Amino acid sequence: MSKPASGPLYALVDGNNFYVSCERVFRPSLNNRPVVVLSNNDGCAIARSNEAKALGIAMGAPWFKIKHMEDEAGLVALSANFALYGDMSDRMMSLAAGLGPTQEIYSIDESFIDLTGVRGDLVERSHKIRDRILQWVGIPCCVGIGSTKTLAKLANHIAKNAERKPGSYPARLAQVCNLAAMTPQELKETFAATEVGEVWGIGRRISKQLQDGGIHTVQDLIELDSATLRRGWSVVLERTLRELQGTPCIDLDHTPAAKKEIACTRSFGRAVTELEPLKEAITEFASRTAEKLRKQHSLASQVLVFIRTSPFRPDAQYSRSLTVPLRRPTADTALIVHAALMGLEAIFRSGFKYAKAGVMVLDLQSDTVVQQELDLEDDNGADKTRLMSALDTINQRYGKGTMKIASAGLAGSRRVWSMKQERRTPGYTTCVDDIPVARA
DNA sequence: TCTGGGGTCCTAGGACCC
DNA sequence: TCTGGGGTCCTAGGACCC
Repeated sequence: MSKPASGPLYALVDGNNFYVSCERVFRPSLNNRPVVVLSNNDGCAIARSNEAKALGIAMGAPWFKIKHMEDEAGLVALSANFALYGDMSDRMMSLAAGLGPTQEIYSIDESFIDLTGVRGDLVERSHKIRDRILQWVGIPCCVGIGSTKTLAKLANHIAKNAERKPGSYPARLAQVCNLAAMTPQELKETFAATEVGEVWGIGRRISKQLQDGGIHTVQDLIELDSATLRRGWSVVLERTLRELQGTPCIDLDHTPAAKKEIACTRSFGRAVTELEPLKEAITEFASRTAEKLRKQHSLASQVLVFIRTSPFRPDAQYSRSLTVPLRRPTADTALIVHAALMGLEAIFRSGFKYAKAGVMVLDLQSDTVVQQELDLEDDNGADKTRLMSALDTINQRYGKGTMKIASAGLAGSRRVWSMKQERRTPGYTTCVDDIPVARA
């Protein structure tokens, strides 16, 4: 029964319809109803309940195109509450970690667990962890197991579909699917029942190209040789194929590396035409990137700023970015804001309806590599660092934006560019005022 | 009226160098 | 008439992920 695992083995634990499931924990009345969570600006659907999927709502569907289902089908839409989801994620991850010795948190709702050498019945063990997460946190999960990360991802997809669409796969694969325990024949049948586009790393574009070439299922793909894929596509797809064939090419990464670039970009609540409000927005975005930069203890050498019109509108289009080099690597809000504003002035053209803007910091390095300060007229580096950490402390304690750079605009003045969020739920676990109260 | 945000990696092509 | 080859670096753009 419990035959010892030979070779590497990975599990992927993934929350079902994660953002929707988080909302349902605090509003059980949303159970069994079509629910979507909307992106920033209430732009499009970024999470869908099974019932919403059954209505044919696609991932990323624009809200204004599906809004009619509110009345027609009882669809409920909520603005994203990322602080809540982050907190629920932490709770789920700490329980998922119990599945094996090491964990890689891959995204807000997914983590890989290294099961190599773990003894016992892995399917039974996975069901236990799954049940515990459901009971203690309230989030339903599925677990996929395979000898590579790509196979574990695929197994997870199968576990989800076996549960959601009865008949798509054998019912025993629902919730937990272990590809590594299948016979070659079972494996072949399972792969033949799975579309090639479901594979991790094969998106819409490559999926279409493969289908046009007669490759429809995972089984079709697996039978190809890697040289063909490398010639026709790239080394990335070749690696995916080798992973599907059971050769691990992607290792578990349990110590996430520092980010190589950090961005803050937003679509506006409505079109912006003037330079002044753009300056406010860019000041705010640049301040946020500087903050994130300090949080991961990095310094940036370049600042990229961009502005663009909406590609969805018939208006005149304009899209430009500019990379501004910094005199030396820094995480100083004032310097990064200054560089971003210089960039903005250079690329701004009047006469356009701007829909989106953003700031990125690039070419990052660790702040432990101390830069020797040679300029005599600017020798207050240590004071600046203390000023920045004071700024971060104040904003952390009293709330985002309590203290900021003057060009960000006063909080009281109406900011024409700020985003829409009309359907936001309370911060049940992240804001004291919103903690649910139990009544007898 | 209304179409997200934040990342990573790879490739192709041009500039430049010897 | 004939007009190299190879390496590196940079950038823009594409594709993917959640």
